[in-house]
Amino acid sequence: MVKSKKDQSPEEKILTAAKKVFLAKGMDGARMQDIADEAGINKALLHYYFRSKEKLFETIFLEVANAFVPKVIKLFEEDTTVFEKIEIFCREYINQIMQTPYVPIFILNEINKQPEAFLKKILTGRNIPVEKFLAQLQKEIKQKIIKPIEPVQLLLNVLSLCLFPFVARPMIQLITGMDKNSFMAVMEQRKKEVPKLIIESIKK
Amino acid sequence: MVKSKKDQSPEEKILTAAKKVFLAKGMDGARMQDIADEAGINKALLHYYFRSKEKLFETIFLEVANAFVPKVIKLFEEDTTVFEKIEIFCREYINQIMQTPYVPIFILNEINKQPEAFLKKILTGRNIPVEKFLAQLQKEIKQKIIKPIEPVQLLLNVLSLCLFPFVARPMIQLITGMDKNSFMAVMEQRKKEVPKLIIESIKK
DNA sequence: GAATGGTTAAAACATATGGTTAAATCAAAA
DNA sequence: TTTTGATTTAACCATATGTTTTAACCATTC
Repeated sequence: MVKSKKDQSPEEKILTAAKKVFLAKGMDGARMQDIADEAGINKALLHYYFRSKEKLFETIFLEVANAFVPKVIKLFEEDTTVFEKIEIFCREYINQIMQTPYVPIFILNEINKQPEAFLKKILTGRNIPVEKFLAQLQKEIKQKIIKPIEPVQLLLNVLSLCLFPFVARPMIQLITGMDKNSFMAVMEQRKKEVPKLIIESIKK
Repeated sequence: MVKSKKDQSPEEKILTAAKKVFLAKGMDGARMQDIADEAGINKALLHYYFRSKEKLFETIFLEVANAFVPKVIKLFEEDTTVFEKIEIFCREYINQIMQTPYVPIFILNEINKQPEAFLKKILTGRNIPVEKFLAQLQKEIKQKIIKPIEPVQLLLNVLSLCLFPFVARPMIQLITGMDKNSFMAVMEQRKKEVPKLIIESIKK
C-alpha cells in the first residue's frame, strides 16, 4: 500500500513529485514549477528543503540510480554455476526493471549529458565486485564447460538483451503497434528467452 | 574530405552546428546561442533561415533519424537466406552506427520525450518493408532450418545487441575504464560476434 | 497567552532565453 | 554608379525560470 499524498511529509511529497517529473522530462526539461505543482506545494518550498534544482536533481538521481543497479549482484558471490548465475541475473534484472521501466533511458541519458565530475561525485563506492565472477568464468572455460569468450562481450550481451527493450520501448511500440501491456507480455517471455539465448551461445 | 567552415554557406554552417549541439545536449538542453556560437554567426540569423528552435530541431531530427535507420533495409528483399540476412544486417548496422555513435541515444531519448504528434508528423512513410522477411522466416521455420521463434523476440535481440552498447557507451566506459578506442575495438569484434550469437541461437 | 522557532506561501528579483526589429552591409542588376 | 534585394548584425523585447525575500502561519514552550 502506497502512502497517499496527504499522509506524506512535504519533503516526501517533493521527492515523489521530483522523481516523477525528472524521470519524464530529464534534468533539462524539468521545471521547478512542474515539480511544485505535482507536489501540490509552493515553489519556494522546494528551495527551503533542497537548496537548488541541482541539489534536488542530485538527490533524485542517486535514488533512481539505485533502482538501476541490479539488486542481485550478491548473486555473483554465491556458490553456483555460471549458467545458473546468468539465468537468475537475467530473470531478476528484467523483473526489477519491469517495475521501473522509465529508469534505464533516464539514467543512460543523464550519464551521457552530465559532466563526468558530477557523476564521479555521485557514483563513488558503487563498483560491483566482479573479480570472483571473472575467476569462475576463466575456470569454467578451462574446464571446457563453456566456450572461450571475452568477458566484456558477455557483459554487453547480457546488459543489451535485458535493458535495451526498455530503452527503446517508445520506438518499439511505435513501429510494432504494441501497447504497454503487449510490450510487458513480451518482456515476461524474455525472462526465459534471454538467459536461454546467452547460455546456448556459450555452452560447449 | 569535409568542407571547411569557411567554404560552407551560412545555412550549411547552421545545420552543422545545430546537429552538433542538439546531438550533445538534446532539444531541451540546447541553446540557440550555443548553436550560433558554434556556427560563428549571429543568433538572429538562425531565425532568418529557420523560423524557430522547434523548426530547426525538426530539420535536424529528420536528418539524424536517417542516420539511425539501417541503410541495409533493402537487404531484406534480396534472395538470400535468413542467416545471411542477419549476418549482413548486424555487420553493416554496427558499422553504420560506429560512424555516428551519438545518434542512437539522441534519437531514443527524443522519441521518449517528444509528444507523439510531433513524431508521427516527422516519421511518416518510413515503415520498413518487413512482410517479405516475415514470410521467409515462417518458411524456413517450417522447413526446420531454424527453430520456431517469435519474430518480435528476434527483432529485439538483433537491435539490442547492435545498438545498446552505443546507448550505454558512457556508462560502459565508466565501469570498465575503457577509452573510446578500446570501446570501438570491442565493437569491431562484435560485428562478427553478434550475428554468430544470433544465428547459433536459432539454428536447428 | 505571549514568545519562539520552524514551516509555508506570495511576491519580487535577476538572469536566461527564444524571438523580433531596424538598420547596416554586400552583391548583383540596371 | 545607382539601385535593389538579399544577407547579416546589434540592440531590443517579452517571457520563462531558478532563486530570494518578506511576511504570514502554526505548533510548541515558557
